[in-house]
Amino acid sequence: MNRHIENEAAVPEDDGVSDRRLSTRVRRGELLNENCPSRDFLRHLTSRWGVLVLIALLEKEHRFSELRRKVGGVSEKMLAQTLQTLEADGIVNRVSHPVVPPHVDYSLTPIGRDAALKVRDLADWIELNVDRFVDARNDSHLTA
Amino acid sequence: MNRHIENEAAVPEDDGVSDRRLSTRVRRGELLNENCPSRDFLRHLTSRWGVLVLIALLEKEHRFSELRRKVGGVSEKMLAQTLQTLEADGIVNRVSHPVVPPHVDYSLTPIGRDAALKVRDLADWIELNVDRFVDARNDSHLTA
DNA sequence: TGTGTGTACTAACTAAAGGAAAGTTTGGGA
DNA sequence: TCCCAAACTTTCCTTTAGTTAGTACACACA
Repeated sequence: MNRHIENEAAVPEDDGVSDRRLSTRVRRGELLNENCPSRDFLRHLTSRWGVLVLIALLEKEHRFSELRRKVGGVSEKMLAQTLQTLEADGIVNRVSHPVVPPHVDYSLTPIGRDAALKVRDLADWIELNVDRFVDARNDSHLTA
Repeated sequence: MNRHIENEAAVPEDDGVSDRRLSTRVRRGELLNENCPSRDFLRHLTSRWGVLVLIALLEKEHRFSELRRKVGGVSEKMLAQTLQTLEADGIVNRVSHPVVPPHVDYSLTPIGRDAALKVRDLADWIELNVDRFVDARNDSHLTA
C-alpha cells in the first residue's frame, strides 16, 4: 500500500527520479520535503562523528589513528564508517600509501573545506554560548 | 560566577567529575574532548529531525500535528521525542491548552531562535550548494 | 444511534545503527 | 620467537530509530 504522505502542495508532474532538474525542483526550504536530496548531505555533515572529523581535518590533514586519538570517544568502526561516508560524498580525500605498516592520509576536498567551515561556525557558536544553554536547560527543568 | 574561557592548555589533575569547574576545563576547541558538555547540545541541535524542526519553528510556532505534516518523513514518536529533548534543553517552548481535542503549541525560546538561525544558515548553504555536492560525490565515485 | 475524524500522545515491538573488543595483514624491532 | 604498529574488518551485544496500534474526548455526518 502507498504509505507515503504525498505533498499536495507541489510536485505537479514529476516522476521523482529526474536528477537533472534538481536546480529547478529544489528551492529554499525544500529540506522539509522528504525527498529533498540535500537531506543526505545535511545528515552526513551533521552526523555525530562527522562534525568532529570535519573540525579536526580543518586544522590539518590527519592519519586514521591520529583522528582516532584526536576525536575523543569515537570507535574505530565508527570512524572508518564516517570517513567512508564523507569520502563517498566527495567531502574528504583519502590517500593511501602502500607501505607497511599502512599509512593513510585524510584531508578535506574544496567543497569539504567550505562545508567544514560552516559546520565549525555552528560548533564554535555553541561552545561560546554553552553557558547560556546550560542556563536555559536548568530553567526549563524548573518550569517543567 | 566566572564563566570565562581559559586559555590554559593543560589541566593536568582532574578527576573528570567536577561539574563546577567546567569553565576552567572547557575551552574553545574542546568539542573534540569526549567530556565536553557542548557535545550534547551540538548533538541535539544537529539531530536528524531536530534540524528540520528548528527550521520549521523559525517560520512560526506550530502545533504538533502541523509539524508532523510539515517535516516530511518524521514519525509521531520521533517528533515527540525530538521535541521533548529540545524542550529539556531549553530550546523550544511547549504550551499545552487543556481543550478537547488537545492543542499544544511549540515555539522557539530566545536561545533556541539564535541556535535555529545558525542551523538554518548551514542548511541553506547546503541547499544552495547541493549541485556542487552532487558533482563532488560523482567525482569521488569515478576516482574510487 | 452509530460510525468516522482529528488531536497529541504513549506502549509494544521490530529493524537498524552504534559501540566494545578481538581478528587481520605485513614487516620490523626486542 | 614473540610482539607491535597501522588501518581496517568482523563479531557480538546494546542502544536507538522506526512502525503500528491504541487511548480519551469532542464534534460532524447519516
